[in-house]
This record gives sequence, C-alpha cells and structure tokens, in this order.
Amino acid sequence: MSSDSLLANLNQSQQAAVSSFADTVAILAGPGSGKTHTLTSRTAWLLAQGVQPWNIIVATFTVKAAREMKERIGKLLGNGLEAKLVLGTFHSISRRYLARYGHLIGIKKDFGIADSADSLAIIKRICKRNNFTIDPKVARSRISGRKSRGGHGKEKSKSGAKSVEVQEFDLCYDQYEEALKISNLLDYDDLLLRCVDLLRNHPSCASNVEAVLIDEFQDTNLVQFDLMRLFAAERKRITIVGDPDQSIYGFRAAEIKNYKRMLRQYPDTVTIALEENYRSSGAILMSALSVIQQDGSRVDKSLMPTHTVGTRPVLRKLYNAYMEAEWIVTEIKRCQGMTGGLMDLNDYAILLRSSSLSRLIEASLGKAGIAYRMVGGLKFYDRVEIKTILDYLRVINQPENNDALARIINTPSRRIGEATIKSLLEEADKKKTTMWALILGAVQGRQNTTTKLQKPAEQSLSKLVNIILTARKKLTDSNDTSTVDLIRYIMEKTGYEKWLEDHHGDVTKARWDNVQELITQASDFQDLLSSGYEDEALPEIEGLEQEEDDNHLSRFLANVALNAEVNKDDAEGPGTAQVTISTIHAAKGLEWPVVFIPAVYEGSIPHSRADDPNEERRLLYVAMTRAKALLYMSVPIKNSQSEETTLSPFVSPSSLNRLLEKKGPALGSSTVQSIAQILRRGCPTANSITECCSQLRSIEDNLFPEDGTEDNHPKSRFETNSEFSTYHMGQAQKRRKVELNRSLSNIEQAPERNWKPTFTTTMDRASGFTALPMTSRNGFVSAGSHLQVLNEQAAKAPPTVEKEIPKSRKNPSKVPGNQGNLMAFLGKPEPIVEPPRLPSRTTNKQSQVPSTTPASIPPDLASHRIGPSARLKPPMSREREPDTHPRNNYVFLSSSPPRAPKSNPNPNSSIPEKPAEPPKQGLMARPPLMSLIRPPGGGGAGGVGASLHVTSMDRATGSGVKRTLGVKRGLDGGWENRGSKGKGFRPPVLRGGK
DNA sequence: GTTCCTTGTCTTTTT
DNA sequence: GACAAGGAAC
Repeated sequence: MSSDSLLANLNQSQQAAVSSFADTVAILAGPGSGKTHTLTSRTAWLLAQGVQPWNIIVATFTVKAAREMKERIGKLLGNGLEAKLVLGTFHSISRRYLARYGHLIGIKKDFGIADSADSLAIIKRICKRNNFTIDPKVARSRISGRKSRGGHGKEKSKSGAKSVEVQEFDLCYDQYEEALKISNLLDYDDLLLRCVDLLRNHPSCASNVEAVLIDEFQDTNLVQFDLMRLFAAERKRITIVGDPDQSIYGFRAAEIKNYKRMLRQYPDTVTIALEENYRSSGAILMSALSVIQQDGSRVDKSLMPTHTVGTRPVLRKLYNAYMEAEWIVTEIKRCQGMTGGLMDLNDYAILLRSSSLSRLIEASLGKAGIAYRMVGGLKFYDRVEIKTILDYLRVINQPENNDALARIINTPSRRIGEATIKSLLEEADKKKTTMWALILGAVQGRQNTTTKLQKPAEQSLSKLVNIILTARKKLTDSNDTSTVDLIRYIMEKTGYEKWLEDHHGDVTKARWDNVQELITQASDFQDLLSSGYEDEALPEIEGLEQEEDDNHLSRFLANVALNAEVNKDDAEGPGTAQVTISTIHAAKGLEWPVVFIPAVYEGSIPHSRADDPNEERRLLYVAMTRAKALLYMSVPIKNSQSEETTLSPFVSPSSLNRLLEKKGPALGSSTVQSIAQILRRGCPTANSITECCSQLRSIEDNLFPEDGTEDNHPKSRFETNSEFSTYHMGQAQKRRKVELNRSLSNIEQAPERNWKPTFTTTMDRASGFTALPMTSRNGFVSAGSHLQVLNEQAAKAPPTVEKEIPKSRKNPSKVPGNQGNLMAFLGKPEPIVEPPRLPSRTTNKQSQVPSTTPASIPPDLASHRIGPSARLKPPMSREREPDTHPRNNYVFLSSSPPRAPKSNPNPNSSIPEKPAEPPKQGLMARPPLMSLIRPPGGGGAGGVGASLHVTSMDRATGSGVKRTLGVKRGLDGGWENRGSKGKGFRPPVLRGGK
C-alpha cells in the first residue's frame, strides 16, 4: 500500500496528521473523530516510509485499546507486520524492557508483578505490625500517587516538623518498598518508574527507537510522560493523540498539564485538531457538549456532527433503582421491537459510574431473558478459585513471593491457622528473609523457626514444599512442561476439586467451570506464544546484553497481572448477541448505537467520593459521547435508602432542558429512519416493524409514570411476564397486535413529536415509508452541519418543524464522500445499504454494493425486507469475519521481514537491515525518505524528504480550502483562534536529523 | 490453635 | 452481597 492510498479515506485534518513530516505531532481529537483510525494510519504511514516496525513504539493506556490498535493496524496492513511493533500499554511495554534489560539496573530476572491485592495485603501487614492509624487503602493510593509523580522525595510538611501522620506514611512507604524488594516484586507504578530509571541510566536501550506514538495522551501521568521522552530520546519523533475533555484518570495521577509540558519540551510541535464527529447524532453531540461546556476552566473547542440531528436524548425519572432497571429492560425491548430488526442486543450498552450499580440491572436483564456481558466488575482473575491456582503458580515461579505463599499455605487446609501464618511472616520480616526460606529450613530440618509449628502442621507443610519443589523442577528441567501441565499437577496434588466442593458446595459447578476456563486461557496463551504473535523480542543493540526470554510461566503470570485476558470475548462465541454493561471508564474509546446511563444523580455522578467535579463531568461527557443514535439517561428519585436523590448538577441546568426529552422517543417511522441513517444501516420495512413490535406491551414509553412517582400498580405490570413471551400468541395478543397496527399507522401519519431527521434520503424509496414527504436530495449530507447552527436551530425552531440544516458553510463537503464511516477504510465489510454519497472518483469496491441497495429496489418491492446482504449482522461477529477486503491484500513492506534483532548481520548499526526483499508497491514508487530513516551516523534531512513534504502540502493547500484545517503550531495560541479566521494551512516545519 | 458461625460495615474509576 | 471481626465449639 502506498502512502497515497493510506490517505485516500481520511479527511483533510486526518491526512495532515497522518502524513505530517513534523517530528512531534499532537493530535487533539474529540470523541468520535477517528482518533484511533488516525493513529493507526499514522503508524502505517510511518511503516510505509520505511521505518521498521520494531523501531516503533505504540503506547496505549488500556489493554483493550492496545488490542484494538493491533487488530486495526493488522487489518490495515494485512501482512502481519503489526506483530513486530512494540505495541502495548505503558505497563506492558515497560515490563518488556525490564525483562530484557532490568539486570542493568539491578532488577532480578523473573520478577513478579504485585497487583493491587498484593500491594494492599503488604500494606495492611505493615500497618498492623506498626500499629499505624493510617487506613491501608488510603496509604496504598498515596504511595501510588507519590510513585506516579516520580517517587522521589518524602512528602514535605509545611511546618517543617513532620506530623505523626506523615512520619507514619513515610515509614509505611519504606517498609512497603522493602517488602516488594524481598519478594522480588514490582508493583504497577514500579514497572513505569524502574523503566524510567533504566532508560535514564542506559539510554542506549532505546537508541533504536525511531518513532513513539501515544494514544489517550490526556491520561498520561508524569512518569509516563518521562517514559515517552526517554523512548523518543534518540530521534525525538513523537505523535500523541488525545482529548483533554476525555481525561478521566486523574485518580491515577493523569495530568492534563502534560500537553503544555509537551509543547514546552518540543516547541516545534505541530498541533492538529480533528473536529468532526462521525459517531453521534447531532442531538446527542449537542447535549454532550452543553454538559462539557459547563466547565469554565476548559479550553473551548469545536466539534461538529456529520450526522443528522436525530432523536433527542432522554432524561427519564423513575421511582427507584429497581424501577429504573425494569424501565431499561422495557426500553430495550421496545427499541428492539419498534426498530424491526434494525439492531440487535450487541447494539445496546448500559454505562455505569461504578460497577456496583450493575446488580439490579443484571437481575432485571436476567429475569427478562436478555443476554448481557459485564465488563469490569469482579475480574475473572480475582475470583477465589482462580486466584488460588494463580497463587500456586506464582509461588512455583517465585517462592520468595510471601503474600502468594501466605494465601496458599493453608489452602486446602493444612492445619496452619492465621496466627501461625502471621507469626511466620513476622519472623521472615525480622530476619530479612522470606517465608519460603523459613519453612524450607524448618522442613528440611536445617533450622528451626522461632514460630512454633505443631507436628501435623509441619508434616503437611513438608508436603506443600514438595509440591512446589517438584513443580519448580518440572519448570526448569524440561521445556515441555506447560503452564497447563502445572495447573493440572497442582490440582491433582492438592485435591483441588474436592476442596472446591467442600468449601463452595452450592456453586461448585460455576467455580469448576471457571477453573476450566483458566486452563483454556493458559493453553490459548501457550499457543499464542509458540505462534510468535506475542513476540516480545526487542532489537539487539550493540554493547547491550539482553536477558534471555522469560519462561512461559512468567509470561503467563505477567499477562494475568497486566490484565491481558486472552481473547475472552471470543470464548463466548459470536453467536449470541448481548447487551453490554460496563463502567464508563472501561467504555472509553468504544461506541454503541444505543446507550443507557443510569443513576445520573448526585453521589453517583458526580461520585460522592470524587474530589474533582470537573473530572466527573468529563466522565459523563465520555459516557454520553459513546452513543451513536439513541441516548438514555435516567434517575431514580429515591435511592436505596428511600431518600430523595438530587439530579446530577451536570444535567440540571435549564439550558439542557430543551435538549432532552422526559421520556423515550416515540420511535415512529421517521425516527427509525434517522437511526438507520446514523448507523448507516438499511431501514427496516413497516412490516418487519409491525411483526417485531407485536409482542410489546406498549409501543410508547408509558409503562412508568413520567414524573417518577410511585407506580400504584407495579405488580400488574411485572406479574404478567408471560406477555413478553415470544412463544405463544394467545387471543389477547392477537387482539393487541391489531391495536398495535392501528396505532402504528397513526404514528406514520401524525407528525412526530420528536425531531424529524433533517434530511430524507433515497432510502425512503426502499424503506417502505412512502408516507413521508420526500425532500429531494439523495445521499447523506453530513459535514455541513456545524454545531452552532444546530444550536440555534434547537433554540428557535419548534421541534416539529422539519428543516434542513443549512448547508451554509464555505466548504460543504469537507468530508470526502466515502469518508462517512471510518470503519470502511479499515476494510470491514460494511452493512452500508447505500453509500452515503455515490463517489464519482472512488474505485473502492465497497462502493459497488451489489444490487440489494435500496436505491435499486423498485418501489413495488419496497415493502419487502431488504435482502440478506443488507441485513445486519451484529457488529461483534462482523468484526470476526475473515477479512476478504481487497485493501488488506496490499503488500506494505516485505511481508516477511527479517527478524531483525538476532539475525541482524550488521550489529554495528542500530537500525536493522532493510527488508530482504525489495519493498513492493508504494515504496517502489518513491525512494524511502532519508530524512525519516536515520543513517547510522545520524544524517540530516535529504532533498527527497523535502520534496515529498511539498507534495503533501500541495495536497492540503491546493484543494481550495479556506477554512483552517485545524492545523496549528502549538497549543499556546489556544483554541479560540481557530475557526473562522481562516489562516490557511501553516506548513509544519520539516526538521532534519540532528 | 483451628474451624465455623454470626454480626456489623461498607460499596469509584484501572494498570 | 462481600468481607472483616468476634465468639463459641472442637
């Protein structure tokens, strides 16, 4: 693939960002503006310029983002090169470096990772031993906070004299650090901190790095910023992507200030803004923006919808949380019914401030027989039955891990009680050794412990020691003892199944299933390792010795600790569509057609324990902007203690009132149509809608009092559960079906109370909704709708008036016709029923959707269901389909590059050799840029680079665009300058090699 | 000393 | 509903 074809499906700002020759590029990207897409393309572009994948670092913030990024780059490239990128979360990348080079700064090989539970256990022990008054949880977060800010220096107190509390904390900190050291553990913060140490003291470790790309930059903390700088120290080529409005990790010491820091450090940074939202309806975006704009301290920036206005978001009052959960279920069913197969359960998400809110909702969904998946909440690896096995594995891998040992020493019961364990831990602490060393000595009779051990205890301890030692021997002696073998061995030797039965009688089955799942995961991971896809090699650098590969057990445990579950979703199978329940935090970066945000009251959001209200507001903003077509927020007016709740201040201002509805939309034909439009899916026929909604109790959101008062007859509603049943259709239901038909046709004719879609499209012809007035234009009009316009409209125009959004801007079609859906570019077969706008110049095969497009359906067939290819598949399964899109067949670089590191015949060069095969296609057309590929001796920018530079500029400036492209140098100029002034494109400075 | 049972407390977000 | 703490029985 050439760089040209890479850019073909990007809008101009995106193009500018992707192909910028500036060394440091900051992309400020609002929600839904194609952020990940842009970063992915930039990575691909760098590769196309000849940068080798192993010299590119891509750091994301969450595991999910990392996985998605890898997947997307993979699809973009189609040659498996993405596996060679150094791509992952900050933590996993750091771990990777420490595993290789940690010995340089005195980190022992095969260090373990202390997860939060480990840290807490250690701190608790310390507090107890010293009779500290400090709350262990508080202490942990303070320790973490200190480390995230660099970890150096004790906390200062203003008076000079340290208060007792501060002294306590300092002591706690020191002892905690010591405990970690003895157990050869690094906690999450250490991973980053020690990696900074490593790169500071041995910068050559990262001397091969030619480009660093950072996702979700607004969530980086100080240490991560340092890390970025150090990784990029050699070439100083950095691309960051972020959105200050979506900074929601302040509690993890994320610093929005890092933007400014970045600009100070790299004054030549080119800032590019992506301001078009390709995700949400105009109405959703507008209300989300009016939430975020309440933050006075925020730098304002524009975000423009590319979709129709759509349906107004809902702010619904319910009596209590129970009713709220029931209402959500009812609305999901109603939506499903009224949209006649337009969506499936995968299209719904319920986003929560805290995972504990899920209980009632889960119960309601369960009762209604709606499949759901819970993201976040109690993690798989945190379940007792799993954790115990993992602890065994950790002890096998690292017997010096006191805490893991303490947890398994009496599981199953070995007649060693808490008192004994505590005493052993104390003794180990005092003697500055590990518990393992103590009991090993005692069992082998070399040295008695001060702690008295009774005979039976000693005997069973001896058995435990044997199990561990044998397992360790298996691990080191033969390479074919897999993690799975070890798990099986442990279970056999400990009588694990029986122990589960004895202790968790009622739920043994579920727990046993979990254990089986763990085994599956371990085995999957093993496969992944042996396939080389999870290759962790780093390029060999002259004069630096790399540690050998970790053993597979270490790798597995590290993966567990860093939360990288192995394809857990896939295990569910693509077959079942499920509603997603997720925390807002975990939902970042994702999107759904329909989003519910329950519990929008004070104490929940903003959370009662949160100390930054602005961050809470951003959290709501993030949640709202996940929605594509329908957004529901809800408040129970009574909390669980039956006290009155207060509506969240974020949604209470009157300015928001006119943007929100008090109950769910009528979901009449025009609404459904606009939903289909926004989702770029085929509009369901009236028949299919009638069919689907025949089982609904009501076609309106009227089963719950609109004002949230207590329902007088709550029982009548829920006892008649059978009415929801789809299996039988008794007389009553038949009757109701007739009624439904009647009321449906009323809806068709009556003007809808809600907003009309602002444009009608050719879809009308096919959709069967011929009753609608046809407003001429074909295709989507998208980019032309500036938010400002929308705002005015909303204020002035009564909602019932159907109007087009004026195409008033100078550049009505800033977005290329086929740009509509960014996903299309990634090669996913899109269920586009009609290409948004028939592109005249595109040769993209995707545009040539076969004859099932509604546009080509004769009117007399219009009432038929749209053919199978237009029928939607759940997004999840769609993604898993084997990708046959032609785009993926491009050869990017040599498809099988030399495995740079070890086979590099020229160890003197920090740059691995070029691909063995001459690069094809794009790269042949243009010689690799010398300015981009730094010659070993460090060279400068070549003329070639300059000329290409000009080319890309031509593309940007030559298109007659007057408006700023959103390209600007530096942030200090502020966002306020952007917009109308039209300074044109300021060419970024091409900086030569140093 | 260990195990089992009852009572009371608390419930943010993630690597 | 999860977990810690305390008390009684083994």
